[in-house]
Amino acid sequence: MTMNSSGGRRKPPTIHDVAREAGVSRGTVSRVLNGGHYVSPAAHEAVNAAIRKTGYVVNRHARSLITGRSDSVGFLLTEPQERFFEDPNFNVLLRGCTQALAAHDIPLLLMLAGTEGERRRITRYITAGHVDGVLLVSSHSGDPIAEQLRAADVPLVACGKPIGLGSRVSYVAADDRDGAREMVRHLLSLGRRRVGVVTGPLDTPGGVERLAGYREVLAEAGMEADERLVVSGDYSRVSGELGAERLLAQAPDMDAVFVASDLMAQGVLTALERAGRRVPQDVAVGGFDDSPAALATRPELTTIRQPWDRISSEMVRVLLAQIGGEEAAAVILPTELVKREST
Amino acid sequence: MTMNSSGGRRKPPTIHDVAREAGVSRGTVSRVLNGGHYVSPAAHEAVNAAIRKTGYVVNRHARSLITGRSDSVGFLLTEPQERFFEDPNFNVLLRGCTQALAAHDIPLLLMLAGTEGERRRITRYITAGHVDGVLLVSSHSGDPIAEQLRAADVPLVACGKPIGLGSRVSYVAADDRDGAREMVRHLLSLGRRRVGVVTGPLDTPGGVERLAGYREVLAEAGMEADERLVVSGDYSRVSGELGAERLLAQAPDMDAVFVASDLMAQGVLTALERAGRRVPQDVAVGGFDDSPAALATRPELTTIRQPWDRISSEMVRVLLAQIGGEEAAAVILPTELVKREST
DNA sequence: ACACCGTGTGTGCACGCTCCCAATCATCCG
DNA sequence: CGGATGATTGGGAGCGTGCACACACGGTGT
Repeated sequence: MTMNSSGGRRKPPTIHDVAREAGVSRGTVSRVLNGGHYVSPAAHEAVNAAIRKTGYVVNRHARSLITGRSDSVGFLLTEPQERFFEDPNFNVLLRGCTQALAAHDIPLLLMLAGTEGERRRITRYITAGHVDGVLLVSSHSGDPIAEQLRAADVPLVACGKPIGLGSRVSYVAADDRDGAREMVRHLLSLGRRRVGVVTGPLDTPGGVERLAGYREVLAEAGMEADERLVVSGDYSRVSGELGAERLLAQAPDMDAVFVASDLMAQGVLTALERAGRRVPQDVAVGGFDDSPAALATRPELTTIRQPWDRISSEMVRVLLAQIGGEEAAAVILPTELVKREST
Repeated sequence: MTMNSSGGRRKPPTIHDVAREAGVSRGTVSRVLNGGHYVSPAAHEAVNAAIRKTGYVVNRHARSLITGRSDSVGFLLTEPQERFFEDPNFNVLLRGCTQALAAHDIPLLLMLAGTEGERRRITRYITAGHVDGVLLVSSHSGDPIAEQLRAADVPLVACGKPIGLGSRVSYVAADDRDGAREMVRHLLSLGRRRVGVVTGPLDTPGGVERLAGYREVLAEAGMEADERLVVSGDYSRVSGELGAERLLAQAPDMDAVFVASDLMAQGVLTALERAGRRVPQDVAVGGFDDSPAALATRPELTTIRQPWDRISSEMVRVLLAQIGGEEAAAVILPTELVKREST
């Protein structure tokens, strides 16, 4: 590991230097670098020794220039800023993706497409081939950028099922519907009979599917649908607060609420406390996500855990496969009920 | 904007295609791309038209190969994972940096150096020149990676004053000490006389400086130091909870606490509630950060706002200046007291 | 008339790498 | 033993760009 330790920045060693040091040709070094096929053990050894000695690191720009690949992927966020801040899931997802990519030595480029101008700039950047593929986080439907990328044949994996795009886009999602079903079944199993719901935005898959799961279970239990028990939020804390107030006004006899996100559930708890309802005695509250917020509430929140670690690793796996030429694919992962104090 | 709209991926246009289309040489196109000096208005116009017509986008790999720059920067996180999740400041910082860089058309590469192996891999990646500079988020002292990068002459800007590295490293920080002073003065102005503190880790600048500010103000007010009023946390919620319990045990007459982060303040509120102390009537609580957590608590938290948007834009500004050849610099930005319900 | 300047333009070269093809050599088959 | 096969190696070509240089041109000063 004799590095170039004298101060200052001098030119880094090239494949040429390694070849000279090892007494072989550039071609042989390149072959060692790319899998080592058709290289004699002796040459292989010599090249590796030379790499260690010179401290050589491949110049990715030169490589990309010839291969046409960039060996990097973009992590694209088209959400409005606020969600990015408030939603702890993004953190977990971002970290998971970064790590999964790091295992393949692929850097992650973070891209935020908030405004229209940024959207255009980023589309241009991506379609110019500066990244090999895109991990897309954009739950809202009709996202124009996804459509453009798909049209440009850019390998793409969405987090959550994209509504709106009829065409084949890969995605990885938790089983929202089944998670909702499990939570509502749990609430019913506690003897609750007037179960309300605060949904997510109904132009997001999470919003639609979790509501569907709620309705299914109630129907299966033979309970008739009561629209006074259904309100919509936007996943934000305050919208949970407002939603709970509306529910209490419309259906004062409510004895449980299924809230489609932990953050909204925080708001629901606030509103219930203000209204003098005890949780879980008077009203049981179930969240969704198992975000850190679920532990920050009092009482701690019963919730549905989404397997974010697996979601991120699957997103990366599917994306890399697609970059490698495979077809688009959909992956749906199971959720898990986490019982705490609020039910 | 006649793009290559037929499906499938074909070779993107090169500078050569643009030159042919515009009826000029590659050199002229290159000059237009890089500032447009020494180019006649007619040629300038023709080139721009040709760029629009062909949908040309510069190939950054080819450019990087010749210039030696990568036109990208790394955002390096050496914190252990947990902090990354829990601390909402990272989000704001990350977003701010990404946007500030986007204004210069510079992509941000997210790098997580949690384990020793990752640390080595990333150091290698960076020192190989794959990024032009690094935005470093690592409050703990004695971070070996910072030392290595500095030794390799990699442009570097830290978030928060790095302790430990004696050498000149650029950094941008909020005025921790002054913010702490302001909060403690505020608590004293409310008539509180037994003011406790839950510090951050004392190997971080935030931990040290905020404690120093606390001590200074108490000394200036002529109050004698009482070590029973001082405990340390690690910025996590639970450490705030434990810290408050210790304070209550050591100094039951405490009538105010300055907590060095909002997250820990959340824990402090939990512990105070459990102990039957009313906030702010019995004990006033002041946080630090003005993170979203400050609004999630009941009562809402009085806190010190750190100017994260300015911190991130300054970090980018200083880094780009340094990449451009300027000297290392330190920037300290003022904080602001945000009064809410907890004091 | 000459040299000189600054502006504007075209062209060869190099950046570091992968790919491809030809050359070499040992081995094997008929 | 001739030729075919396969493993291994070397080296040329070229990826798309910026840079250095040479050159053309019109105007200015001598």
